[in-house]
Amino acid sequence: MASSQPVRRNTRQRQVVWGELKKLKSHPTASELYDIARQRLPRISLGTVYRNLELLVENGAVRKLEVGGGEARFDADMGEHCHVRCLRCGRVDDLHDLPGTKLPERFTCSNGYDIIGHRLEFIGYCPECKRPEAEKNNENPCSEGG
Amino acid sequence: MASSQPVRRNTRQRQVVWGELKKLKSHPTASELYDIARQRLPRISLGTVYRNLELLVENGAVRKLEVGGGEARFDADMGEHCHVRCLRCGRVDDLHDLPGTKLPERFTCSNGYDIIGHRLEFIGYCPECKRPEAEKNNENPCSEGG
DNA sequence: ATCTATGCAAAGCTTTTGCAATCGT
DNA sequence: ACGATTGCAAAAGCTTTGCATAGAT
Repeated sequence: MASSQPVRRNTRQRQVVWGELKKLKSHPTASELYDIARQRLPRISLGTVYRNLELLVENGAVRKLEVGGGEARFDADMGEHCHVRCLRCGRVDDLHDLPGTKLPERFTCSNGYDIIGHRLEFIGYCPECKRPEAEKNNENPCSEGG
Repeated sequence: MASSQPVRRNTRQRQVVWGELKKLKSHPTASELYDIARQRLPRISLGTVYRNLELLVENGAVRKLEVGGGEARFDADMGEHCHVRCLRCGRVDDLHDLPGTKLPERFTCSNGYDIIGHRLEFIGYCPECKRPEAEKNNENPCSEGG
């Protein structure tokens, strides 16, 4: 039962990346977080942001959200909650008030998988991207939104 | 109400990409599908596979699964169902027999989002990747699996 | 003093795009 | 014949990695 993990050092960069992420409710991408961190540590590199995020995820301090679209997003809120993603602008918000839903956590399903968790992501339009009813018919539905 | 979409041609490449995808239950990535299509059309290019998949998604014939990890996966089964992803090998399977769950489809939530759909992905270990109980404690949990 | 972590730049990987040639209609 | 579609190759975008140096313990 040897702990093969190296001793982690509490660097300024790590403090800032985690500290800034915890302040935000906006689930930033790595490069957004890089821009924010740079305001405090002008010489920090994007690679360092990625490396620290990866480490924080491994340590269970941060959650990586691989939502649709391009970049991964990061969330320092480890409480159980799911997310809403805007189809138009890509913004991601928390969803804590899901109308009475209880998904099973651990079970074995008929195809033999041993389930240990799930990921639930709602898809829609954020307040800023809502449009008048009339427009809605002209929109192609999201590939996974239906 | 002008239909600005160009007329679609029924090319051999498109037939093969869609045809092979429909035969598979395995949710292949674009490059897996490319390898398969190449057995029938040796000169097809990866770009063509991507372009046809994109078109099929737009037309509602194929669903794009942006699951965790790197590559997107594609599914020609448009019926309502969700997916199970193996934490170890990345394989994705269907999950039709979800124990009594009913998620709300369309609603407006308190943060103002207009929800039109959702994405539910279960995470666990596939039959081939299951290990003895004793091993399970040494595994780092998935970033989004808990 | 040791060895993890950093900054920088290059490389990796998936996906997209420009262009001349091809082929479905 | 027209123009959507293709193959090819280059480019784009996000993320990872190699390496010498800096810095936490």
